[in-house]
Amino acid sequence: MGMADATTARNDRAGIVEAALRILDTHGLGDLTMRRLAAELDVRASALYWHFDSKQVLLAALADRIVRAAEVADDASPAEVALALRDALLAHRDGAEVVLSTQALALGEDAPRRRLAEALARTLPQDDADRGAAILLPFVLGHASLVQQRLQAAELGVVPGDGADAADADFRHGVAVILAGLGAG
Amino acid sequence: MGMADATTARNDRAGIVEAALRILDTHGLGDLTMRRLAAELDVRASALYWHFDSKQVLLAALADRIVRAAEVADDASPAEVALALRDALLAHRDGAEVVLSTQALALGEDAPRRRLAEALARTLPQDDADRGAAILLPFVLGHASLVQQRLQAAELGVVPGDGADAADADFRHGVAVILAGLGAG
DNA sequence: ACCTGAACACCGTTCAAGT
DNA sequence: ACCTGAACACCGTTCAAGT
Repeated sequence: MGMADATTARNDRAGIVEAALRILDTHGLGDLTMRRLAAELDVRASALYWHFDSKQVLLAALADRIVRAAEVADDASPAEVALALRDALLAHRDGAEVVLSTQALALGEDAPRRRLAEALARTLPQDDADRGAAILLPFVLGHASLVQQRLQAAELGVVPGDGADAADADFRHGVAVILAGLGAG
Repeated sequence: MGMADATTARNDRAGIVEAALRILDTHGLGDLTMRRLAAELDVRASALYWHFDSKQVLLAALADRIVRAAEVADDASPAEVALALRDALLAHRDGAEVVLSTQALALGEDAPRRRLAEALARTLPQDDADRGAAILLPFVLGHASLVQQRLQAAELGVVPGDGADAADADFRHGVAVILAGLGAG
């Protein structure tokens, strides 16, 4: 005992979140059901409720996982932090929607705002930095959300789909405009 | 014939959307199901599919309805347009989520961005105005979305809930910062 | 500690048929 | 033109019981 062998391998929260991320990437949020997730883990849906109180808290853990991947140097500029966060959201199908929809619920989830505020605080008074983060964060979430929806609509052929390059330039411009407005270098 | 009398009154798209809005306000997006909406109209769920191809297009029509209520003078400033749009989103429970999640799908739904661009174009070259609207819109949607989630989480007692006044000041500050960054008066 | 089995109260959607 | 009835293939969640 101690080490789990292959036949007694059981699930933990991290592993379940990882499986959820796989389903998100391959099939999207609409197909991320408790039953499907359970099947991915060779288990019944009811087993998941031993690990998570509800689907909502599972999704909050998933949002955590997505956002945590936004790695950034300790001395990163505000623009770099915003870019990294945006990239983390766009790295997974429906990533922005998952994070946006659990932002208020996810208890460990003030990290993105804090990282933005930290970066801003290096050139701005703490107060201005906090308010600046409160502008940057909704912009990043809103922008990523709209971009991702457009991509998806384009895949379905609903809409032209003028490419991700335009969206990237757009995003960088937005961050620059907000930083200029804040008087941050 | 011509006029419908009480006993033969049947539903049209506008009336269905109005009923959907009532359910949204009183019970929230989670309870806005086709069956419940049908019950509100004294009809079976399948009847709704004569009027709308799917729940998604019904929600797109609902988003349209919510956004259309953002009335604004023809010569309104960009800040006034942004405020009016924000107010329209917050006027209905889960309004921001409904609009954000159907923004790309809703076919008649470029109106908010166009109104923002128009207002900006009075003090900015058309090109800058268009790019400015592409910054303001995600900020408005993202901010309203986060505010509404926090309100809801506060109602459930999950989180302190520091009031809507702070959120309003926050929003106005954000709009001012973005406009300053754009060099718009 | 972690999972199964079975059930409860639902979903969105389709489609023949009614009026 | 607009709706019913019935069905199909699902949902999230609970809970006793197993190991």
